[in-house]
Amino acid sequence: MPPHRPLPENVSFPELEEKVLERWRELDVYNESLKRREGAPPYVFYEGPPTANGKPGSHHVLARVFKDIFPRFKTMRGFYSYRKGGWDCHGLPVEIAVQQQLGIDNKKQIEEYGIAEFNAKCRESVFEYLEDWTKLTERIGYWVDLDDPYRTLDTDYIESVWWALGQLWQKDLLYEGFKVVPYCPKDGTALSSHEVSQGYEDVEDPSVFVRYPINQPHGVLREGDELLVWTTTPWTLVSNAAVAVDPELTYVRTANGEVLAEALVTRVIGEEAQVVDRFKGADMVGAGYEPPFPYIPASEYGEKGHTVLPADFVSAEDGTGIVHTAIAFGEDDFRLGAEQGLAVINPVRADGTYDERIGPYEGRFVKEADDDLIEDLRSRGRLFRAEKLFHAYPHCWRCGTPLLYYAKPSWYIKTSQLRDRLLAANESVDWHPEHIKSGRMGRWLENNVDWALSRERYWGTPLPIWRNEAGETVCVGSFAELKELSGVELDDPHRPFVDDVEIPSPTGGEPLRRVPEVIDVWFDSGSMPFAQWHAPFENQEKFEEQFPAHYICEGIDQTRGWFYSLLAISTLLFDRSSYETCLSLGHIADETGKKMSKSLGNIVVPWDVIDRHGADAFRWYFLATKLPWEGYNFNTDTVGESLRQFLLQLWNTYGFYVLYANVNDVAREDVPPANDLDRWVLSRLAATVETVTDRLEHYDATRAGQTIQAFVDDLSNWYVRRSRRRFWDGDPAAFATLRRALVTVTQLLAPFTPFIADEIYDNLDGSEPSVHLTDWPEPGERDEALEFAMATVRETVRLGLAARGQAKLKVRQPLRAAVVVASGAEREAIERLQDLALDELNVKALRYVSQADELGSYEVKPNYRALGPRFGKHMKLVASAVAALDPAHVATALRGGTTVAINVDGHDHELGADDLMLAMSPLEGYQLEREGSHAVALELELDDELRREGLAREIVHAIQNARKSAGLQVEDRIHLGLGGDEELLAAAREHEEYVKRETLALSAEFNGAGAVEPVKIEGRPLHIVVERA
RNA sequence: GGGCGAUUAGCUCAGUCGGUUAGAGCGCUUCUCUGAUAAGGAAGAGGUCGGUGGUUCGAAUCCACCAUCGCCCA
Repeated sequence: MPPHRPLPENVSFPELEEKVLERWRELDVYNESLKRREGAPPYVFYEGPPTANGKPGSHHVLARVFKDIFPRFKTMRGFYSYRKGGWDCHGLPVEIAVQQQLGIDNKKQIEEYGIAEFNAKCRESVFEYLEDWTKLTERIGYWVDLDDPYRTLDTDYIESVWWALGQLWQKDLLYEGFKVVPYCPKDGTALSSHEVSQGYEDVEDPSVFVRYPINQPHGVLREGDELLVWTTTPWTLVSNAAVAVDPELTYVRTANGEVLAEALVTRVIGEEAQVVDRFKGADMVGAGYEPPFPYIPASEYGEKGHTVLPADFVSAEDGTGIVHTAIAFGEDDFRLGAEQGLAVINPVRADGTYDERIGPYEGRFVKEADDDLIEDLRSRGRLFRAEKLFHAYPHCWRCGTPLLYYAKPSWYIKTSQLRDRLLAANESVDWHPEHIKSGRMGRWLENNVDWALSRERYWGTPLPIWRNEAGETVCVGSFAELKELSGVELDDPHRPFVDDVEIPSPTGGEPLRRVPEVIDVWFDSGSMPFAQWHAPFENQEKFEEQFPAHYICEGIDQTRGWFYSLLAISTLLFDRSSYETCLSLGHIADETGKKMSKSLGNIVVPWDVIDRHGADAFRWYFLATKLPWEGYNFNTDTVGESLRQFLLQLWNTYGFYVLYANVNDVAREDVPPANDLDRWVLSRLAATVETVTDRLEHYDATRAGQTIQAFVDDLSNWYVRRSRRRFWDGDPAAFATLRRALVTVTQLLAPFTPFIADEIYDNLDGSEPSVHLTDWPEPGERDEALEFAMATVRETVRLGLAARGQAKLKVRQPLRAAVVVASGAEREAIERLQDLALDELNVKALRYVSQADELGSYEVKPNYRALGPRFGKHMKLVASAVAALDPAHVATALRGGTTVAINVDGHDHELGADDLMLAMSPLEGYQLEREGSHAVALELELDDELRREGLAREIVHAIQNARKSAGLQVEDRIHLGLGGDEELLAAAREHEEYVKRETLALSAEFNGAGAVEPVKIEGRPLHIVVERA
């Protein structure tokens, strides 16, 4: 039996991967890898839960691949890394999917359908594509426990979330306030921002400028002044509460007493405006005015009702620089009201009509009252000007009704109170890329506003707050507490069942009923560090052991999603971040940079890539071709490219080993390196292990991968290429060295491309059942002198081949000598590895010259990096002084270890070896290739001996081609017959041993083989007959 | 409208946190090597490093503004 399984003729990675998967299943490798690390220090990863109500796409593959690699790496490094899967189950997207399925589109219809039935549909819908997810997850080799995942809809999970909310309640961090939301008066529901962005339409709206006469002078404002105020929503003027100005902005008074921002005078009033006074906005603050409509008196709003207030949102871009503020109808307005202590007064009913407080307008739909309100203003002399304005305004995406912005009661978490703690927690996170910390996340946290927690929806974790009209309120922190308070034990804490639970009033009043809201789904998923274990009700130790996470990874869009909710909840509860390192991924686009979308038809379906190129190719593309946070422009072919460039090259090197190891029946034994090439490749291997380990420790898969790729390239295109003969001859040291290199590469590669790595490992080593059960390799000894020597000699070869190319002389034609310009360490290096250079360049000898003038001349250049900081402004003078030096003199001086003097600006300076750089300059009349101070020239004269040797090599080349077309195996021996041109035959006779050895010929006849079609060598015919011996 | 990020060869991407000839792979042209390889090697064409200013002895790199694209938020 051969030592290794022979490789298939044409490898199919997708098929191979399926076989490896089969083996993993049989051996239960993932669980085995955990079992072997029991008791080891934990490495904690948190899975950001996807929602399984749609098919997974390529962006999910991207995230899952990056989630996978580091826990695999850390497991091999000796850590215990349990990865619990998770599913996000609640939320509006699920509800909308079900609504579409049921053909209904508003809340009223949901309630008619029945909340219990509706939520039951949601529960089904949320796992509709679970099987697709599970299949893809397994197929791409993402190791995560999907047998026992956390699910945000589970009773235990919800109880942990309730616990967290109870904690917040006890810390007084949970409160009910108002929130201004886009609201559809027809459907009677608030819309999410996602829905709003779907419904922008260009419409014509009124644009009115209104006079607000000052009636309580203050600061610079006096009786007779009129503030000019602009609005596009006249219907909100009836509940004007105050006006806002920018305290820093300059305002003016015109001759007519009109007051507005200086920058807008011309646009609002015109060229004829006469400015009589200038002042800052701050000087206007505190003055009182007469509101445009009399229905709601200033006192209702509080002390500052109908006065001028300072604000930071006032713009001098449009309007008048004085902003009408109606607390209930705008985000900025509402915030200003909260800051200044103004009461929220909303005289508009839920159906969009005015209530009784607006006298004559009661019952009118607000938007339709605009024209009458404008006329009303005009008739009282309060209108300055009315125009029409085209702009984009949001409409309800379902019914087309213009949306109103309304202040509605809503539950909040006081995150803004802990802003400093959030920033401190953020500071402790190791972000990748770095700029997220102070950029996207940092800026977001600095502007933190309270977390709007509640949603007026159905499918979600119910907000566990019970209260009655008397204001008695409890926040229930566990099911046991609920039972204790209400006597009810819930099977399912979802709506509507939880809505039926009543808690008797502690004072004998009305029973407490639950508030109707459910909570934001981000609070669900952000609670997973404890809720996934049902902590603190059980598994408290498990939670503590698995908190915080060492590593999390998601798309960059999660900055304000999961990254934030995890950070916020753990800061609120534990005053620390729940993750140490966070890798944020960019988005994927097609190869032209366009977003992938169904309508463009440019979506890359994961299964297409996997079926065509395999999961490892997909993984390698994502992990190792570029830095992940800027996103990927790709299509299926792009993935194929990375396959060819790396995996196929590795596979062929491995195939080469197996082929000759089997031919020579090579034992799997360790043999010490036998020559410099062996020692070199092992040193390069050690360097590779060092770098890859370091990069992976720093969550830099890209450079780790590229380092492996560079090594495999060296291995294939230098080590193997230069060692071929030793493999043909069965040299045990060569096999042992290559095998060690390949096996170590499979270990380095295991976290990247787990399938191919395991396949190769299994066939070459197999001392463990899987490469994923091995310990991460130790670097081993480096020989940096040898690495330098090899780099130098490869440079010599490159230069020599370039010179051959210039001379149009084939490598097959031997030459007498190459002349190498090199000195010191370079020369020693080349001498040490001279045989490699002779063979690669096909020359009989290397001749060294160390003096530049023998082959070329030197040029001296300043080392700017060293001299720049020293000379600063004088750098230009230094450069010309250096240029004026005699290069030969400098070369001698620097070789001798002495310095060179220059004079700059009348001062003498000494320059040493680090300050100057010597380079070869081209010299006419020589076939010479140069790089820095290193150059190679060729002796081009040929004699008959060399020419015949060249012919012999041509003949060998022709015979090899004949072997191949005769379908012989590489190890087959032959009987060779040659005929044809006499000069060719003479060359073959002269080099008979060489020809026989190279072509594995046991016998050779050079007396004619005329029956076959001749090949031409330099125009001469050669007949070749090969017969298997 | 605000915040964050990106823009480098025909394409996909590097560029060591300011150093003087800006690199790699793919693709293209010419040549070459082969007992593993859809391989490998050499040469060539292809760049005003998105634009404009600025800082500096020196800018792809730092700053400002602008343009385009992406993401997040309004």
